[in-house]
Amino acid sequence: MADPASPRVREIVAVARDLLEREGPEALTMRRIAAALGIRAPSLYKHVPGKPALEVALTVAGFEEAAAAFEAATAGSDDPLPAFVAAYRAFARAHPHLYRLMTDRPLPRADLPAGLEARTAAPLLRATGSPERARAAFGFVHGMVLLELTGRFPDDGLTGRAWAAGIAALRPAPR
Amino acid sequence: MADPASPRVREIVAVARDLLEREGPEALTMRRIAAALGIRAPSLYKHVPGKPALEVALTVAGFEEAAAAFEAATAGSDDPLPAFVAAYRAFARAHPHLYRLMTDRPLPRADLPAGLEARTAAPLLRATGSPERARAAFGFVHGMVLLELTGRFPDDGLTGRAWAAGIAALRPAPR
DNA sequence: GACACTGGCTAACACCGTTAGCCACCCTGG
DNA sequence: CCAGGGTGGCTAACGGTGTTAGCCAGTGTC
Repeated sequence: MADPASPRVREIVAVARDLLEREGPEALTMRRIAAALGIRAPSLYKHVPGKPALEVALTVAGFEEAAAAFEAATAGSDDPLPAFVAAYRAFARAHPHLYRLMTDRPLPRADLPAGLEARTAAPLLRATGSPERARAAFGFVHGMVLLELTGRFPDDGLTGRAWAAGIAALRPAPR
Repeated sequence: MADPASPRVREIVAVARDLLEREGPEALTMRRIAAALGIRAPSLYKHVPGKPALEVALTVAGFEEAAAAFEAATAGSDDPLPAFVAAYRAFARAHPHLYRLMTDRPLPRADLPAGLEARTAAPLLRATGSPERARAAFGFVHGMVLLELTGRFPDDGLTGRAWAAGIAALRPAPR
């Protein structure tokens, strides 16, 4: 990215995100992005090195928003796990395509702002009390969210109870 | 699919699976499949309606193998959850690209053999004792597997303990 | 022996990400 | 005031994708 903070670059990223969130990953096309800006696809390369870099930019934005949401949801709570899970689920449902872009592929750690990954993970670490329980809970919420997004669960009322059961099982032993 | 059991169709599906498992999803190309068979891509359409149908065939094969593995792993055990989880994780690690193809998208339920979905789910249902715990455990194993496949966890020794913690938390109350 | 079916083929289309090369505009330095 | 260079567009093109149309050789059947 020539200059990730340049106005035109931020404009491009904004359009890309809009396209992704509204129409899904198959709409996230260099030609579609360019068209939405009134230019042609090759001109994008004057601002952005390529599509992967654009996806990284969207991923970074997503993690920053998610981290903020998780922090806000768990701040000051003395039973933070349910609050964290609710915020996590809400984020994924509000931005399903972005969520999948963020998690589909290996994390582009080299291009992430320093500390962002740890900052995103911190609320869950605090909410579970131990790193291995945090990973187990991370697996649980990630898997549940994806199973919901891919329509894997029947639409009876049971899925809400499954969330509750997982939270209860993974909550740190009370006092 | 003209006739899913026709020898040529089964040959095509076998080649497709080989390509997917050995070289990943970007190698799963009509032209690559055809080349591996010594023909040209358009000729595939004499046997198969299109790429999506081929992916469905791979998905069905995957679920049949997974169901058999889960049944074998949990049969007759009186503590089946750890056995199920081990079999699930082993399947995903043995066939990562196939596993992702099977779970990335909505289940093509209309094209699944009758009862296959239920058969795949049954061992976990038995291992957890209740439908909502089964869904929670499904979320846990699915999420953990994907986080491992996408390299989300640091490569310290902690991930094994996270699996154990999740299993312990989700196991039905002992006798 | 005529006929149809089977399963190959080439050519082509619309789309994808990306590169090369061109050019109009504008800002700056002399 | 004008020259030079950078900025940010453009068209044309390449190799890749899934897919369709249309052709044709071989084979098996009545």
